[in-house]
Amino acid sequence: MNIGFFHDRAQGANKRQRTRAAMLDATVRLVAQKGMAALRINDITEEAGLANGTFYNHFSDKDEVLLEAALGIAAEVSRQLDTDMTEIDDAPSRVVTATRRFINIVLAEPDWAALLISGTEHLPQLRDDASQYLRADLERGVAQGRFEIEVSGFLLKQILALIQVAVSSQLLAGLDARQTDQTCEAILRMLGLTPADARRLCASA
Amino acid sequence: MNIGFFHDRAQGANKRQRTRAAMLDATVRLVAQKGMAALRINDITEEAGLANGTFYNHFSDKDEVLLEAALGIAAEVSRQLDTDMTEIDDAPSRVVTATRRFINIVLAEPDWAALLISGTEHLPQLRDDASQYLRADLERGVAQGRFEIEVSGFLLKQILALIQVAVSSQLLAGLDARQTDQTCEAILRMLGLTPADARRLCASA
Amino acid sequence: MNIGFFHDRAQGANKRQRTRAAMLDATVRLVAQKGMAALRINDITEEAGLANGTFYNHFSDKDEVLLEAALGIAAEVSRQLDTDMTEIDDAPSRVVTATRRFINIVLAEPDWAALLISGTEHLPQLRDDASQYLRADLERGVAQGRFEIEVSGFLLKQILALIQVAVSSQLLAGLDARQTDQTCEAILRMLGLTPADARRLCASA
Amino acid sequence: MNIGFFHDRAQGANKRQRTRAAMLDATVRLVAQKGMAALRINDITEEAGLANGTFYNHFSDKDEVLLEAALGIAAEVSRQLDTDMTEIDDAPSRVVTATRRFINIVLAEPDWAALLISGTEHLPQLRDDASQYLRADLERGVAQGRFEIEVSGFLLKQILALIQVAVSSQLLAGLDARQTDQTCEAILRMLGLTPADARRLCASA
DNA sequence: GATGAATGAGTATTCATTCAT
DNA sequence: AATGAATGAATACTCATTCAT
Repeated sequence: MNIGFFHDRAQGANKRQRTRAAMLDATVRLVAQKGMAALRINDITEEAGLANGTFYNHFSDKDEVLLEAALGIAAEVSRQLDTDMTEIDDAPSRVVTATRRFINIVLAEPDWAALLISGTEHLPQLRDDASQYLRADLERGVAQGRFEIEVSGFLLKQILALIQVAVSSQLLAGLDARQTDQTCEAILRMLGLTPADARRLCASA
Repeated sequence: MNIGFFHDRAQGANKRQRTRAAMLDATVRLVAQKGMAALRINDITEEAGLANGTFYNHFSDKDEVLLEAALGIAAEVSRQLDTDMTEIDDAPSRVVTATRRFINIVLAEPDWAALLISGTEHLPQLRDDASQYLRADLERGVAQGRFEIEVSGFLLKQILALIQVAVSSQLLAGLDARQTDQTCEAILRMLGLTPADARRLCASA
Repeated sequence: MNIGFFHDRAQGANKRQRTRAAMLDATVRLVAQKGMAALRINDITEEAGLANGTFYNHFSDKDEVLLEAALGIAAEVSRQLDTDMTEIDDAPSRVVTATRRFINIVLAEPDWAALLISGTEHLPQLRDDASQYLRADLERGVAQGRFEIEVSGFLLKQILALIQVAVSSQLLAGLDARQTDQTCEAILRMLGLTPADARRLCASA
Repeated sequence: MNIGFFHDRAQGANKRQRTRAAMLDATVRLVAQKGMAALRINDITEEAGLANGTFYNHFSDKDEVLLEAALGIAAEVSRQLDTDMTEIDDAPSRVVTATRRFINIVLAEPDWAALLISGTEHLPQLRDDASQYLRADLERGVAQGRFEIEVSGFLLKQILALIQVAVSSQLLAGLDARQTDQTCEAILRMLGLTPADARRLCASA
């Protein structure tokens, strides 16, 4: 049970890094299965095929391993999200593209989706990271005269909540492109676009 | 430390009911303070001024007391919410009124807000109850030709998520009527109203 | 394995006090057997015939139970030591009587001797208590013109060290009245009495 | 952090000896700082600037390194103590000189003092070594008709206890020549000298 | 020899639950 | 019904020791 994102990333690294990666991957799997609250240190090491004491050679406590796992996954999602975004200029298109991509990226790795869903409440850092990009696109849309809104932290929370609904819903019930479309439309409507414009911009490939 | 919603409701009832009420109120206060995960049985009885063993004379475990507390609060919120709703016919007005009222009712008792926020993840029943009323109003709006949507469970989740954002945001940062207005507007926009119509219907008294 | 000083003292008290006493007695026995460093919580409860968790219903940690056990024993020793001391006026006789009695009292209960020996390093309070009485007798002897010394904390430490040597030596090798006599003589010599006077005052009954 | 008695002694020796010396010095420093009970293997190697596994290339366990460190220090103290002792014939003078020197030697290196103080309880060997020299001087004093005592193991323990009081007191409160004087006087009084003779022989330079 | 990561037995501590009073 | 002491399984964490590199 050693495969996983951190394992892949630690290929060729020294033993310490590979052991660490095994525990990070185990953490991701376990949080996805049972949630953060039910995460136990012994489960992590067992899932990673290690002795319990090994955990403390690498992390000082549960929070530390959780934070590192979540930030690692978030960074990877962020990396995949950024691809070719510079080519898109139109703010509504940027928002739709980012939203759809984010949803698809995390649902392609359900463990990531589950981890990030669990993490948003406890790890404000995750939310903050995501907010940076989104805020820029919202301001771009205002500047382009496309969004009829005032950019605020509260608005960001609203949009992120809608995205979270899309992810958690599909995580439970399976992939459903219509829900992703509907999420994009809802966001654009919230931002002031007409239902017709929103529909047009969100129509799946 | 015996006052609280359940205590009031048990005025004049027999001793068993009053003891039970004390623990329910204690549960509400403690969940509001520290969250569900940190809730301990001994804390409940101590907060209620009772001996720890008394808990098991009334509840079989933590989930039971939590469920009963949350449903009790939810029923009361629902009761307050219903007042005079029959006089409102216009679907968008119904949605706005219900949303605004709900937010104000729970924020008037921050412990209720905190409990319901904590509870939505773990107690699907809460969500389902709220959905009933909302679904009816959405269908009414479709029938009236005011909403440009398809009513679905997913749409209900989206709207409830926006309401939850409003509640949790104001629970942390203090009451802010503009956030409530903005939430109502966002919901109406999502439902297909124009920004102008949404604005008009949501302007605070 | 419930008999012991604290058990006797808790006769007729409520269950809580009796359980507490059982753990205090267990602590005394275990420290006497293996020393303070080797004391484990589980050993205490096992020796007391209780479940491990019970410890924490009564004490917050090892230090607390140790302190309470040591102070309880010390208070009892002190109580036994005081008997009829008011009848003795002559300072050298007081010192000799107190020294001899102390040694005999604690050696009559070897566990007490062992506990107090172990405790002196870690529990300065024990040493301080003993010092009070001794200091008074030394000052009396100076006032009576019998001791050729200056009373100081350092002098008290010297005398207590000699007493400790007597106790620990007899604890290991068995009772030996000559060592007690020799200790009394050494103390009187240290205080300025001639060897002849010291010998005379210390001759065992 | 490599300097220390064993480091100096291993100058010019092979690497194995120097590595060993680094751990012995680290042990001395750590015991002085925190006591024997709190000594951890990893702390020793870290303090010595080595990898933890290295410890077991040189010592089989904690007791071994402690014993070697203590005996090494004790041998050095003994060496310094012996200088010019052959020139002193008078037994009381020998005892006073040895006592004063011992106290000054160990307090000149507070780590040594702390180590030896910690060690006396657990390492009977240390006590035995010291006893050899002292016993000879006591017997000399008896033969010279200067001491009014019977030489015994118990008497040796008494004298060593007084020396230990002097060392630990000054270790805590700082050097105080009067305490050393007082210790010498107390020992001579114990050995049967008159207070006046004791005073005369112990007056500090 | 030195390294340092891994090991796992040992120990402390918490807390839901039981039950005699 | 209420009490509150006792229970013991669950869990976290430490650290001496081993061993492959």
